[in-house]
Amino acid sequence: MSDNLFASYRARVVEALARIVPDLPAEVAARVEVTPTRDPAHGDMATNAALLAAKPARRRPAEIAAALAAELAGSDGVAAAVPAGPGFVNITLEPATLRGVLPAVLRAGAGYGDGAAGQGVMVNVEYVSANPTGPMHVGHCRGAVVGDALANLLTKAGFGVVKEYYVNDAGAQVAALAWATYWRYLQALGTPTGESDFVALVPGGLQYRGEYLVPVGAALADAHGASLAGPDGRPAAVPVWFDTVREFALGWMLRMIREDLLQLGVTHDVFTSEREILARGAADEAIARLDAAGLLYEGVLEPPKGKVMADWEARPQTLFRATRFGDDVDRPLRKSDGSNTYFANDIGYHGDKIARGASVVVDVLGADHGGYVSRMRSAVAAIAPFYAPGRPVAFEAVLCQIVHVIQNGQPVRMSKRAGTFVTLRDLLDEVGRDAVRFTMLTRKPDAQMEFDLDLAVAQTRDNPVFYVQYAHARCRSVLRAAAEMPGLGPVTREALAQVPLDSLDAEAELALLRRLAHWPRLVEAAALAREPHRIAFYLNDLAGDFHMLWNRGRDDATLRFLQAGQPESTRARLALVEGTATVIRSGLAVLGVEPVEEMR
RNA sequence: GGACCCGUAGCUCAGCUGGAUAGAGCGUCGCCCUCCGAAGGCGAAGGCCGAAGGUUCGAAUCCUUUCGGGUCCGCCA
Repeated sequence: MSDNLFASYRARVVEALARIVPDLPAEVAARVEVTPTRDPAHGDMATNAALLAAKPARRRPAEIAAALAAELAGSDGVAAAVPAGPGFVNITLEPATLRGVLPAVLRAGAGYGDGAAGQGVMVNVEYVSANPTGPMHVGHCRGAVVGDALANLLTKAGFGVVKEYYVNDAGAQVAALAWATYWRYLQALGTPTGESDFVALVPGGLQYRGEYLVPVGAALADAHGASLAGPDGRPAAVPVWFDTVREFALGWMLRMIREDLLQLGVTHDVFTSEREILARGAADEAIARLDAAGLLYEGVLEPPKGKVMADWEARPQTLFRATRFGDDVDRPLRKSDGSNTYFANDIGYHGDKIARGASVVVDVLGADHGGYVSRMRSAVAAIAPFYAPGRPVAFEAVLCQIVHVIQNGQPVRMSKRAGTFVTLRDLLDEVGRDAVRFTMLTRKPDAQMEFDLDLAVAQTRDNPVFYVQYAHARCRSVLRAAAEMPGLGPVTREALAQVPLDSLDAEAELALLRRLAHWPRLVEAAALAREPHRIAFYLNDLAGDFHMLWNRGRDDATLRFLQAGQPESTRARLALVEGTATVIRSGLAVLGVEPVEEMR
């Protein structure tokens, strides 16, 4: 958009290049970049255009760079354009051009940086999707935050986004939940039942013995009395109670999860139930279509090597030819008893997402699902033509690696079985939503991370949450003080957007303006790379620029924002402060973190 | 046996999809408060980007091989 200084100068570069190399292939022109320079000595932006054009034009890069520099030097708002290095052209902007971003920021407000890069393409982002069998723990938290921030980021970049939660309410896990809840129910009725009474009965063993089901059992007893139990409070026949207990427990777990998510500030547009998807026949339909396309066969899989499988025996299963779509083995769709595998159901579900309009299907998954990605990608490639004829559909996975929680320099031991795992609620109580969210987003998702509880609440420089919020609070502090100053006039965003800015010429001020100019470009790049953590790093840098400028004012009184008796330059600086605060708020909004007014 | 992710400063991590002299915080050392918030800032030291080949104008980034760490590989979801 026109707010994006780099995009508009890129357009000029491409135009100028076309005059120098008239028959430049379009695919080469498409690779032209205009990027911020790393070294201020290289000016404000640099382009690789001459390097790219050299080969097809059969001319030396330096020669094209010189010609390009000459073209650009006369361009509006450009102070200098010089060839450099192996064939770059470095562009130095007029200070007035940099100052021009400020009114753009102030007029657009939170919308500054909103882009059209997404072109309205429909993206379905599925995240969290924790089994509805217990409270959320820290393991779920990273995916929740990453997915939520990614969805916000994509929206900001102009994609059409659906945030989705897939409720796995159909499998054996949920049956186990029902049994465990029933056990707690009988205990609530006063029946002396130990674990041993249930371990043998429950499919997969008594998996969910955590305390969190005690109130569920009690509530069930309140709602249904003894009507679900047999004589003397002994277990009744399964059909008597099973459906009732399962629904009750599922509803309870889902409410609990949604409350946890709400505490974390995570919301979804759509909750999709696996059972409803199955009842609608989605999996069967997908299987039938794959079959009709000749992509299924009955076969026998090799046993996995390097893994001990004592009870392995070869048996024929219905297999999907995933290898035709790049997977390394074909994948089973049916268990030996003929029922669908989870994968088969998931194919049906992904078909449903595509049928609902998604052209990009993003699954935010835990690292333990890494082996699942290639098979799902092949499945989507196989079924997309059925659900979206003629429309390209991409499957993407964002894998979130494990989070180790650290306290007092020691790893916090977690065991789900022992019930000592750290719940999401514990974490939020300990460090707060903003710190959890920001900290989780200061690493790229596919790197393992250590979450240091002490650092997340520290009020120091090395805690990026604090550092960024402190910068915002300082901005607000200056603006509050300005509102009390006589003779300044209104200092609202709207008023400051009109203010003359010529007095902004200190190096630290220009550095801050450059940073603000990067924001739209950064949003676009982060969205296209599906990397919300880049927003967090940008904010850290922006806060750094602001803190530096602030401290310059400590050393040199003429650089302070508020100058008594000089309303004009003071207003210009307030515009810069307000612009900084605006972009910080905008970035924090993507991350789902609250800006703070003051930190006393 | 195979697939995917990660190896970058003593530590925790960035590096904008191939660009110029590889960056930040912590830690270490030295500076800056009669002054809009010092809960900050400035400076110094610290690196052959796990290793070896390759691709090209140019590689931490792409390819191959290899060594470490993690995750996974039919009837869990």
